[in-house]
Amino acid sequence: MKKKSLGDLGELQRAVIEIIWELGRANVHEVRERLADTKKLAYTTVLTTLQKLEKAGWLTHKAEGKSYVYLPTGTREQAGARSLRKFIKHVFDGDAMLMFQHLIRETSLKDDELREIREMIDSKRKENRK
Amino acid sequence: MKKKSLGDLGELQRAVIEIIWELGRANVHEVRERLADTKKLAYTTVLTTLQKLEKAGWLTHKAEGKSYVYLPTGTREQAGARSLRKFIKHVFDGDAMLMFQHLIRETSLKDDELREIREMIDSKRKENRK
DNA sequence: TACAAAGTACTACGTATCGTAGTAGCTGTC
DNA sequence: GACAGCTACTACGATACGTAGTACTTTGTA
Repeated sequence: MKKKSLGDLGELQRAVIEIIWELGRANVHEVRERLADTKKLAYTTVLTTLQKLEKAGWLTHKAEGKSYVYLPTGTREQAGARSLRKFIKHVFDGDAMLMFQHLIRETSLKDDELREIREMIDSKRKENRK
Repeated sequence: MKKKSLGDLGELQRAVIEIIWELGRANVHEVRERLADTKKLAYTTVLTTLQKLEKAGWLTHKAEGKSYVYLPTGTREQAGARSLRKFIKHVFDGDAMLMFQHLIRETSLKDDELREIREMIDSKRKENRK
């Protein structure tokens, strides 16, 4: 079962996985409370969502006390990276350079940010060389 | 009606819009022929797909001769940029710098590519300054 | 020990969208 | 006036999402 990328998740599912990543671990109630700011959902709605995310491979659960605690199967970083790869593949035809061009041209980055990116590049180059 | 981003389109719809971008303009037959390499589809299937894309804002048509010619409403570039913005927003929480980090760290770019990016950055900085 | 509370599993339903395509209707040509 | 080529409209199965109810299980407590 191929894993979807982050952007493919629905609104609620994305919100929920984000909460899990943020908290590191959470049970249904905790997730539900976090969501409560924006929407009041039935306990079972949140549960079902967690279960769907688990089925889709984003989460696991383990028993703890009398209920389940849900844990992410990967880090937010990893998910981001996976999404990024898929995104580049589909939108930029696999060409990362093309993406850089776009990024640099079209995002309005400040000078110090640009400098920072330059530094990232330099250290990457150094690393490549050794 | 908010426009979807490229990555949200289904397989066929994406293939079709790509063809339209590539050709600049095309009627049903031309699209159908292009697709024929991979899948043989009914004429009406292709037509319907075009119509759906039009309804979603990706295409327009105009009468030409006795049939319609479909034209993209925007460039592939624009669509890419829009997708990119949305992607950054959702996956990297709007933080383009974060995205750069990922990109640089996780895509295996060769030294000359890195150098090229550096140059893009430099010229962007220069441009910013004036 | 038997019940109540809490929690989970299973099922369902409305809505939306995809891919796929058939059929009906219009228009121009021989 | 019949036929060929096109488009418009409609449909249908599959899938996924959000949402939630109901049924079943477990466990603490009276």
